[in-house]
Amino acid sequence: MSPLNKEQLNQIRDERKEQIMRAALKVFAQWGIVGTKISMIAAEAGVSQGLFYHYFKSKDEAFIALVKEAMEISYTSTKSLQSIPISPLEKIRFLTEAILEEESKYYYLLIYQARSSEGVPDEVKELFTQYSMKAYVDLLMPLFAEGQQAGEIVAGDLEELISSYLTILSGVMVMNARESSDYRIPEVDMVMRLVTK
Amino acid sequence: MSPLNKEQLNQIRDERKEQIMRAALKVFAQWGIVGTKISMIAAEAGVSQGLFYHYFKSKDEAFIALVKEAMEISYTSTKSLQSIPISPLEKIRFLTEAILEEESKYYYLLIYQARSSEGVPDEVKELFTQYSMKAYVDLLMPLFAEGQQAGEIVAGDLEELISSYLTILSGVMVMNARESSDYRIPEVDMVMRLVTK
Amino acid sequence: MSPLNKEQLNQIRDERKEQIMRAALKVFAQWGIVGTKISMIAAEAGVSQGLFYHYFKSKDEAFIALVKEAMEISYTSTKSLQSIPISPLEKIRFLTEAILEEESKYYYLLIYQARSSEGVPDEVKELFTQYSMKAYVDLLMPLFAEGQQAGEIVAGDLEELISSYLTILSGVMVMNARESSDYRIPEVDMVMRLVTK
Amino acid sequence: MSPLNKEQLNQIRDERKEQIMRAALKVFAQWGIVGTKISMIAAEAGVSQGLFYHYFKSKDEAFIALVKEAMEISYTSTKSLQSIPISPLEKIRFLTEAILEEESKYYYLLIYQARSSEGVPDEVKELFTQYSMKAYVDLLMPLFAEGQQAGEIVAGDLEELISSYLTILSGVMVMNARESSDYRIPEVDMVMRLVTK
DNA sequence: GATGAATGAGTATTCATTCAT
DNA sequence: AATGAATGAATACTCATTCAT
Repeated sequence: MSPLNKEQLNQIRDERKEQIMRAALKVFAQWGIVGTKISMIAAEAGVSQGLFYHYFKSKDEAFIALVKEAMEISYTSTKSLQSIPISPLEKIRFLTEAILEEESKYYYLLIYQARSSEGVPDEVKELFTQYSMKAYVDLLMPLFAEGQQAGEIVAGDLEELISSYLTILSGVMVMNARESSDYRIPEVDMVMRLVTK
Repeated sequence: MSPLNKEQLNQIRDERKEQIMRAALKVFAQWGIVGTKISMIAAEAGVSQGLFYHYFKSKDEAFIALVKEAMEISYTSTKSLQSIPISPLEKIRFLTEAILEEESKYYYLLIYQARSSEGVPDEVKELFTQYSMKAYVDLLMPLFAEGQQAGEIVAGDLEELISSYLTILSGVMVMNARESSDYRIPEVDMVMRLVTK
Repeated sequence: MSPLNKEQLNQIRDERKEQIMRAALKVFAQWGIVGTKISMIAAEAGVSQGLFYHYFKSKDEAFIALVKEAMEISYTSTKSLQSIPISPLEKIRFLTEAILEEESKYYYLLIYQARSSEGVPDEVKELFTQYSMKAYVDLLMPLFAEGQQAGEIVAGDLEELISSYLTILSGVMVMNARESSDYRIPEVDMVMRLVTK
Repeated sequence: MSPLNKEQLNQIRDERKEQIMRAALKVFAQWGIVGTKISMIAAEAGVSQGLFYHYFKSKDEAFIALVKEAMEISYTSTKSLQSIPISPLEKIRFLTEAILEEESKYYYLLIYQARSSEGVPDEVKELFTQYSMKAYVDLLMPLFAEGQQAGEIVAGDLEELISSYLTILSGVMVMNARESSDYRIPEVDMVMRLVTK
């Protein structure tokens, strides 16, 4: 009797959830978890407040899901970088470009919000153990080491270099992420001077 | 008539207001205006919530006062840099060091919060007209131009260079400002590579 | 989409708003705007405090809406009196009865509260320009003049007579409006002696 | 050693207390007990908030003292009326004039506030047992009865007549008591028509 | 699945009262 | 006696979450 079969229902479910998550990402990224009201997410997604609770148990749950997604994507894409057959320096430039890309700004801002706000659910804090700065440094260490050996990357302590480099890039993305930001995303060439001779 | 004379009262008032402002700066910087509860400021300052309202009309008023202070200080100190009798490059290094200094982190975070949060009083938004990125760029322009002519600063569009440089420094301070931050403040030498040949 | 259609929702909204307004009228009239706590209105209406804010932006807004209503009703009903085909004196008696009627007491008390309390929103004060004592006097002037010519109304300055008469009636209603009032509503015959020969 | 002797101190005490009571009367009368803030009384009296508490234990105490004073004065003056050697009707006219006198308005308003507001201390409510409407009616009963017998006062139930008359006069004073009132105090002659043939 | 009315716990702010000086 | 800083309880208002439809 039902006019929609199970598959179709599932598809609606998935689409709606996705739609709400995109809205939530945007709002969380800009306002932080404390500053975000469910009404904002609902308005951004164009649905009712009630529907939000059909798909998420709570504000926290949605936030956690988004942070998890953001971390996984950024970690995986950094990781997958390794296998591309280009020189270390080119890989680093590639990564830099990827990070500075306009689309990723909400993700970086969200991760920043998650990492630094204190009104954040414990479950999110646990994610940081897994996706810590150190994890990223470890991921990039071979790349930078190789570049150093090739004489393309500046000499010096690599952990310090890499974590500073990541901090700077994250900082730029955060500064730039709000609408009508006065701040400016630097050119890739400029950023590359940080790590090259 | 009064059991305490005017001077004594003024001193108490000034000290207390200062004490509350320091607490408010710390809390606002870390939690943003929406995330900050008056109870947090009161607890941080070690006074009652009521006393907060003895000295500030509202949360917004305190926020505005702090942002104004922060902007004035950062602008004035940048300006005063000019008159020190050292080379342009040394001035820029000096400025870089000053910005990256641990103590100023709350101010930078606060300015960032003010500039980018959207739940911010209109009066704060007006401050941005006065202390815009462009104002800072204009302030630093002669310095960088001189450095460029001396062959110490990289060639290229100066507005772009300066605003990128400021964005990066601001970003670093913001990333670093939270307690227990995973992020790392880069060495001054590293940052200087951004602008030097 | 909606599980309740627009009409049903509108009906619920209207009923609920009406229910809250009736409660608010009663409480405001007795306690004044400063003495009225939202919790009193909510309790009187049998709803939660939150729901009050679903229907009214603030205590002031509800107060304003009620005063507006009260003034419009009293003005319109006074005006509509004119067209009834009875003698001037009978009209005045009719009006007197209408004012002294038990049901209207909350409205009179509310208008008094609004007119005389000082902690009243500006918007309410503006209403007084429109519904001033003079406006009522002007409305009743022809009636009393006719009665005077017919020799049924005492001689003398009509503006003075009418405004005194209205003041007295308002005063009586105000004195009587509280629960368990010791004061007594005079008989219509007694009041009529004020204006008749 | 003290520059002021005991008597002088007592005098200062009394004057200050009086000064604060006059201010309190004015403010309580206009704003009611809930609407009155200690800061208002202090400002009106031109003293500090702290000093208020030197002379009164609490807001309630001051309110009670004022209401007691107002009731005693109005009761006593009504009573003392009896002994003046004039005709009953003249006495009533005299009383009417006394009540409608501008100076007494704050007292009437205060009594009204006390009688009708519900946020009033229990001690005040007890005063009403003593100074009830009935007490006043009893006080005036002989006067009106005599006038009735002399054919100067309208016939009919005296309790009803007197309490209505008092209600009307109180009402007028209350309506008129606020600053910038639109209401009008009727002429004595007009009011007298209420009770005379 | 979808809506928006309804709730109540939490937060900003006010104000009676106390207290050190 | 006099002041005004300081406190904390009370109150207006907001917002995450639930629920009837």
